[in-house]
Amino acid sequence: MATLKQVAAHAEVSVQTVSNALNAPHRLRADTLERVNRSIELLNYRPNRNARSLRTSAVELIGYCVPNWPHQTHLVMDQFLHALCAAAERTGRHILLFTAPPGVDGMPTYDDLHARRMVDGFVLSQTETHDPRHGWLKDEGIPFVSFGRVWKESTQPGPWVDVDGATGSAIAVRHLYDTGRRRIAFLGWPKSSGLAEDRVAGWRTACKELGLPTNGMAVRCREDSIEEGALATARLLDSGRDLDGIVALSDVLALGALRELTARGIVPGRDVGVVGYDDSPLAEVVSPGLTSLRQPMDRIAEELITILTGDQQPAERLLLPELVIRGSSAPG
Amino acid sequence: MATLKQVAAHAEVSVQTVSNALNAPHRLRADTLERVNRSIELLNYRPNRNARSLRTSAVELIGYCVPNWPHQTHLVMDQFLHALCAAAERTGRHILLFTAPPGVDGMPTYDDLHARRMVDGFVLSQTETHDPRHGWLKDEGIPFVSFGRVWKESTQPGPWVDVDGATGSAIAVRHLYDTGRRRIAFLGWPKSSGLAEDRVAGWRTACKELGLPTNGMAVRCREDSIEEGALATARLLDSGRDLDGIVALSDVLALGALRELTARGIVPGRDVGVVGYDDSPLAEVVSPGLTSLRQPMDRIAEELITILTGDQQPAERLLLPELVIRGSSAPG
DNA sequence: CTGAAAGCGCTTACAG
DNA sequence: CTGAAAGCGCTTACAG
Repeated sequence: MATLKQVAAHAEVSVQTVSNALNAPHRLRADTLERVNRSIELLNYRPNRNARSLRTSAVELIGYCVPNWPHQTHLVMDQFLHALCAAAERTGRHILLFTAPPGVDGMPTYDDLHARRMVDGFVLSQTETHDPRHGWLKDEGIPFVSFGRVWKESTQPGPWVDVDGATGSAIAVRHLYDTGRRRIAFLGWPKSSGLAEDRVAGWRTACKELGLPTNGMAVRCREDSIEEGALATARLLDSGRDLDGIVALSDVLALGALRELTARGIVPGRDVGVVGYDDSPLAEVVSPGLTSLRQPMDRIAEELITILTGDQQPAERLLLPELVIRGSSAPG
Repeated sequence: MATLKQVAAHAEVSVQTVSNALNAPHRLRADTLERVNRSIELLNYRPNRNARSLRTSAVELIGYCVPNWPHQTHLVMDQFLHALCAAAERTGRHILLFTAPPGVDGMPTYDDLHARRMVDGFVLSQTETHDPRHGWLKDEGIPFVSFGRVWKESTQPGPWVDVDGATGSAIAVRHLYDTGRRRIAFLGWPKSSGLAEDRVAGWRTACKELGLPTNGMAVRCREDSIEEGALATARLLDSGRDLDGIVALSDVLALGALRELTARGIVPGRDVGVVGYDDSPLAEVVSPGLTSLRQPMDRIAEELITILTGDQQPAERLLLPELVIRGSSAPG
C-alpha cells in the first residue's frame, strides 16, 4: 500500500506537493500536476483516511441511529437510508450506523461517537413529540439536523427538514375532487401526534375550501393496521354517509379501506377513490395500486446533508409531498 | 477535549500507562489503574479513534452496501440492518453504509473504501446467482462474509451464512399437516433462482414424505406481487384440486392467496392454512395474521460479525428459519 | 510494573 | 510554485 511519501519520491517532488495535487491542484503547475498524477495512478495510491482525519479532525462520517420501532414505521426507511447515503456520498461523506436507547438515555451514545471523533455530526429522524435529543445536542454543541419537526414546540432547537403534511392532504383532497369525488372521508390515528393533526387539518381545510362536507367524515383508528383501517371504513359506510373518497393517514390504513370496500362489492377507483400516505412498498404491490403521497426522499436527504455539512446557520425546510397516482384513485 | 497526554499528566503517569489502562488494564497495579481511571473520568477523556486507527490500521468499521432494489426485496431489510448494527456494536464495531453499482461495476467502490482504510471488511447481502463480488474480494484479499450463498456454485469463495430454505418449506408443510391439512400447494417464482428452487424442493420432499400429493400443486407466479399471488391461487382453486393448505415463496404472494381465498368466501385459517416467507412487516398487519417463516436475523447477524472479525478460517453456517404462527394457519 | 521514544500517514503554516 | 518540518493523538516494542 503506497504512501504519500512513496508517491513523492516516485514523482520526485515533496510530499507537500503530492498532498496539494490531491487537495488543491490549482496550486501546482500543469506539468508538475500531471507528473504527480501519473505517479499516483502508477502506484495505485489511495490516501489513508485515518491519517487525514487525525490531522484535520474531520472524519466525513455522519451518524444515523437505526430505529428499532414497530414494523409499520419501517416500511419506508430503506428508501430514506438509500437516499441519505447517496446524498452523503455526493459530498464525499458516508453514513455510520449505530443503535441507541430511545429518548434521553441514548444521548451518551451520541456524545461518545462525537467525542471519539467517529462522526462529525448526526442526522436525526423518527422525531417524537418533545424529542429531547435536539435540545441536548444543541447544548453540547454537536452538529445535527433533524428529519421531522419536534411538534408542538414553537421554536425548535437546531435545523430541520420536514414534509408538509397539511398541504399533502389538501393535494389528495383536490385530486379526488378532480376525479369527481364529492364526499371525502379521512382515516386518522387516535394519538394526537403532531404529524396526524397536521394531516387531518389539511384534509379539513381543503374540504371546506371546496365546499365538501367534513362533519362525521373523519374517523380515528385505534392503531395503524389493515384491520383497523377496514373497521373504520366499515363504520363510515355503515353510518350511511355515502362516501366516494377516502384519504388515509397511512398506506396501511388505506389498505384496510381497500379491503373493506372490496369485501362489500365496492370497487376502489371506480366507486370510491382512495389515497394513502408515504408510498410504502405496499402501495404498488396491491391491486389496484394504491395512490399515495410520497415523501420526496431524494430532496429530503439532499437538504439534510447540505444543511449538516454547510455553515450550520439556522435552516428550516418544509418540502411538499408528491402524489403518486395509481388505480385506487382512477376517475370514477 | 482531553488527550492521552493530559490524562497522563493529571494522573502523574506516562502516556503508555494510560493507554494500558484502557487497552490492557491487567498490566497495571490496582492502585495505579484506579488513579488513572479517576483522571480519565474527571477529564471526561475519550480516546480519539482516528489516532488509534492510524496506529493500528484497523478502523473497526464494516462496510455494507445499501441495495437499491425493487421494493419488495426491502421489506425485511430494516430488521437485518438493525440486527447487524447491534451485533457489530457488541464487538465495539460499527456499520458504514455505502452505495455501489450492482455486479462487477461496484467493485472499485469496495476496493477504494478498503484501500483508504475506511473499513476493515464487508458484509455482503442480496447475493445473486453468479454474484461476482465474492471471487473479486477474495482475489484482492479483502475480508468479507456473505449473507446468502452464491447459488449453483459448487464451491463458493469466502465464508457465508445462510438460511435453509428447503427445511423451512418442510417445516411449513409439517405445520400445515399437523393442523389437519392434506392437500398443500406451493406458490413460487418463475425465475429459477437458487433460493426459489431450494424452497420449492423442500416443499416437494416434505409432501412426499408425508404421502401428500404434489402433482399440479406447485404454481409459478410471474412476479412477486399480491396480484400474482391471487391469480395463482385462483388458478389452483379453478383446477379443482381442492386444496386446504398453501405455502408461498414470499409474504407478498401469500397475501395474494389470502385475498383470493377471502374473495371466494373461503376463510384463511379455517378452511385453508396459509404460510408465507420472511415474516415481513406485512405479516402481522393483515387479518388474520399471516403465519410466516422468519429468518433469524439476530443469529444471522451474530454469525456474520463473528466470522468477519474472527480468524477468517473458511466458515459456512446454514441456519434454520423459525415458523411464526398466526391466524392464517389456525387448525382447520 | 512503568517510562521515554519512535512512528502510523497525513496536512499546513512558514520559508524560500 | 515548491520544500523542510512540525504535529494531529494514539500504540508499541524496548529498556529499566
